[in-house]
Amino acid sequence: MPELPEVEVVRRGLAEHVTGRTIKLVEVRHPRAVRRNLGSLPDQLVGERIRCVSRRGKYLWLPMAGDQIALVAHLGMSGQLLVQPREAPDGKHLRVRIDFSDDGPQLRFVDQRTFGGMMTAGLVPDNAGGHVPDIISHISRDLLDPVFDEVACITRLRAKNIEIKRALLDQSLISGIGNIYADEALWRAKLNGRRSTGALSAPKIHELLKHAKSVMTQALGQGGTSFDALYVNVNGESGYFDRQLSAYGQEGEPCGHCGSLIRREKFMNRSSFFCPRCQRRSPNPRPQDKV
DNA sequence: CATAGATCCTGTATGC
DNA sequence: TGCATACAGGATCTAT
Repeated sequence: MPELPEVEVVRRGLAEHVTGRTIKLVEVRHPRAVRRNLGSLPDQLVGERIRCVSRRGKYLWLPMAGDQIALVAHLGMSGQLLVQPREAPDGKHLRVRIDFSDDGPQLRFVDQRTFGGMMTAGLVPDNAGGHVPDIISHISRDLLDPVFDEVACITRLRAKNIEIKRALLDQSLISGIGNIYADEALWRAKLNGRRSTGALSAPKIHELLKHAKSVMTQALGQGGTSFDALYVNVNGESGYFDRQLSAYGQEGEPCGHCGSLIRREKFMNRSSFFCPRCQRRSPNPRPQDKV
């Protein structure tokens, strides 16, 4: 499942392969792959030159020269952005094909479960002298963004009364974190995801965010996390971080901190993995609290 | 407004 | 072997 590290791996690959190229043809093969788009994707993009490749959280976008519009992409559950030779066969799940005027390798959006999509958007100024697509201006900056404002983020979190895992997954509060890294960060911080944000101290949230950032940085160093061929970089290669997960997917395995068996629980229509001893729903008793 | 829950989708795995 | 069901989950929409 592509989360921040996986999307960043894709961004780097795209930056290397599509920057500076001019779009010659856009072929939409599946209507669901293009959403929230005003007008036709090909009409808006043909003839435009890609200036660079940007990312915020799990969103990618390609600003076109002039910084007026961008091609925005979200990989969803199973989306892939692949750079492939023109003669490579069309796969079953090919959704969008982009051809360039240099007749070099194509950019292909491939998506089995069609939770991902592409769209064009207008670029508007952000709060740091750059630009951001208007349709994702509600997405918060992510933990690897140099302009991420941690103090403001912690204040916002503590002003709410929602479960901390739900907050980690809310892209308008902090972006880039999905189910896997949420569980890993909570495990490292020894926090139960159902604890309420309003009841957590600022230092504790700071510690949690620090773990979230470090686990994603480590995953990025490994090329991301993939359990199967559904998440791959632009060359179709998988990452290796799945070999180092401590909580996610580890039901029945001993906790790396205390040896208790990792438990799985339903949460928000998905699974949460946590240590029942290290990550108690009520705060862990401190030594002076013992009788 | 704030929060909680349902929904979209399809390939793979599991159970009877 | 075959059929049914569970599961994966990001973002968005709807309900309370």
